[in-house]
Parts: sequence; C-alpha cells; structure tokens
Amino acid sequence: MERLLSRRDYVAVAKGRRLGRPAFLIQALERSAEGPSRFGFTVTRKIGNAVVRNRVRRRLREAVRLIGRSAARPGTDYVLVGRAAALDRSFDRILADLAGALAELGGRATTSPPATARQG
RNA sequence: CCAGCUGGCCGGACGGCCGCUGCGGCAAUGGUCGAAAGGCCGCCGUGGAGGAAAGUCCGGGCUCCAUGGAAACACGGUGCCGGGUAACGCCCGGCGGGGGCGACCCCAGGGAAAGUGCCACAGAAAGCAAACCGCCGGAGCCUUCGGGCAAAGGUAAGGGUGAAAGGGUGGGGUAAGAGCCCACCGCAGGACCGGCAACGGGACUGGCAUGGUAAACCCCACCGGGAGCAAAACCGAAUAGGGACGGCGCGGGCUUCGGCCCAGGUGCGUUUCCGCGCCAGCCGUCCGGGUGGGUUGCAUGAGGCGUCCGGCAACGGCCGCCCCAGAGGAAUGGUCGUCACGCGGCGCAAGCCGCCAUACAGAACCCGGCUUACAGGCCAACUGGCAUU
Repeated sequence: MERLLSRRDYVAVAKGRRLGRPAFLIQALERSAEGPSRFGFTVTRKIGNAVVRNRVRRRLREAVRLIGRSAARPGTDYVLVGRAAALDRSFDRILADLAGALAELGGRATTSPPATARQG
C-alpha cells in the first residue's frame, strides 16, 4: 500500500470528494489516470488518547490493506479520517463500509459493488 | 483466622491465518535493475512498548554557542546531621517535633540578642507593655450620725476581649497586690559526660529576661554560563539564481571601407557637462551558498542477570554469563478460536448461563530520580486482637 506522507498531499485531498461512514470519513482526489492509488490516515485528538488513536488508525489501515488494492481506483489519493466508532464496530462491517465507499467514489469492480456505484 | 502496616513483584496465557519493521543469512529455488559492487522483491532464521513509555518537575551524559583566569555583585535554587551517588531538590541511616495502643506514618526542620516591616477584628492595652470593670486607698465633701459620695496614689489576684495579655500551682506576705519571699514544675545559662555530627544527659547558677511571623523583606552557608537531537556533523539532485575561466560573437544607420553620425547599461573621478574603461548574445568547464532528499548522531550503556564478599541500609567490590525495540504522517499490528482470573444471575451442592473477554496507558537521543494515573492479583516481614496446643 502506498502511503501519503506529506502535508501537501493531505491538504490537496481535503478538497476532493468526501463520504461519511460510521467508522470513518473518506476523502478522494484523482491525481492522474495512471499510477498506484495511495492512502493516508488522519485521527484527531478529539477521538481519544494516543492508545485509542493508534488502534483506530491500525484497524482502518488493516481494512485498506485487505481490500484497498482491488477496490480502489488507480491514480487516486484517499484520506481516511478516523471516527470513534472505528474502535467498536465489527471489523466485517468496517470492511463492507470501505468497499461500498470506494465503489461509490468510482473504484474498480469489487466483489459486492452497490448497484449505483458506476453511475457517477 | 480477622484487622492493620511496610516492602517487593505481576499486570492476561496458548494457538491458527494474514500483515509491518530491525538484524543476520541466501550454501539451496526464483524475479527484476545494474558493467560490477550492490539495490529492490522473495525465501529462511531471529528480535520488536511500559511500570509508569505519561507530566516534562529536578540531576547528568552528549552537541552547538558564548567565555583569558579568579573573585565580587546581581539573579535563581537548595537549607537538621552523617552516609550513598557521576550528580541531584533523589535514596539510606540517624536526630528533633507532631500523630497512632502498636507495627508505623507525617514535617519548607538554618538564623527572630544584625536590621526593617506586619500582627486584621475585638480589646483599656499587641512590645522601652497596658488601669476598662474590679480591688486597695482615702485628701476632701455631705449626713437623718446608720452611713453616702469621692480626688491623688497603689495594684496585673479576679472579670471581660483575643490565636496570643510578659511563667504555672500552692503557701507565706500585704492596705490590696506582685518572684516581693519560699517549695515544686516550667524557662534561661551551664562546668562536665556520651556521640564523627545533628543532638542527648546534666552538677550547679539565675527570680524569669528574649512574644509570634523568615511559605514578609532580609542575614548566613552551599550550588548554578546559555540553548537544546527540530542539538549537531557529513553527502548533496533537478530547476532558478550568483561567481570565475575559455571559445565564438559584440546595437542601429551611412560609407568612396579611411571612417562618420545616433544610441543603451555600468564602474571610477564630486552631481550635470566632460573624460577614461567595461558590458550586452550563445556554448562549454569549474567554484561556492542553499532547498527537497539521504547518511551519521542512534543504542555496549553511570547496561541487565546471577553467585560470593563488605555494609544496619542506600550502595560498593570481585568473578561469570548475556546483548535486550529502533519507527520516522511515525513499525511493534489485524482477525479468529480455546482457556485462566474477575463480575452478575440461578442452585443445598456439583455445576450451569451471561458479560467484559481487563485498569492506567504507546518508546522518539540516552541515563538517574521525583510526581501523577491504574481493574485485578501474588509474596514476605512486622503489629494489634481472637482461638487452639
């Protein structure tokens, strides 16, 4: 998984499309038609102390690792902003949330894409 | 057994599957880039959060900056004594004071006869003490001759105020009182004795002075240069810009090719004028500064574990063994299963069911401390009860 590393990238993606899900908020910005898709993670202090923030980021990162490569659109940068629910929501549901969100943002075909995914 | 007190320790376990990251290896299997060295992937092995990693409150190592040495002044810190330590505001052992039946706990614990300030309210008086009531006293005045009023003066025993009223109790004494005198207690000084010291004991002496506050200024003793790993050192691209050198070139017009005319920027001499010089574009090579980035700093250290020795202890010493996280938008994980512990419910019990499947909390240059947070549990010594032999 390619990571977003610089502040400039995060600021840029913040201007892209965004979708809310219980465990996270996802932002997407098409960088170019080609190249790998990249992911960044943001967990603010509002969520909790360092232990809680680490756990939220790790669960989201694991979700991206499992389905990000197949579901994400090439050449696109994504930023996942963690929410408090990412701590307790079952991992299966987080995976489903992420797959649905990526599809709605115009990703590749996934194992269970929503019907409206390709319309936009 | 119950209650307590002190110290130490742990703070989920095991196993699948899929990942991240450090180190070592690739002799064996593979892919890719490269001339090679080697890199990236892959494979194998192995390591990968805490007792507080936290707060960033002290003390150091290390780095850079400043600084001729020393001292003084200022500022800040520390503050019983002895020891431990690289050092400390930390730790250990004592001393003094306070609390507890006790084990034990708590203390910002130098100096108030160097000086200054403050002591609100209440109260007559709050520091070279003080007469409000009271007590004594009785000049003098009045008198119904019973007595009444009462100045000067004396008095800190009693009342009242206050956190605190200038020793306490008893006796003598006195007009009433008062260390005025006496006894005991307290207090002050103190030869001498014990202790390295803080300090303890104390013959004897003194009629009793020197109120509290230093977390008020202050005085005394000791300590202290500043900033911090985003410190700092090194390597160093593209692009733009700077400098040096070399090569080719060197504004426009006219020309009889000898020159003539008109211009720009810039340097010097003082501005205009004027004089002298340089430059303009392209290409190449080199130099220096700096940004992104990379490497080092960065993990062998006041290091850990163990036996023994010294010491009441903190700790120190000999020897042996071990290498024990190293990220960088920041790895140390995700998920599933089984189980221990715990909590709740049901049950006489064996047990069954349910819940959480654990509190506080995540290394960021590294050590020594302190402080704060913390579900649950284990061990040991000691103390006070109860029971038993």
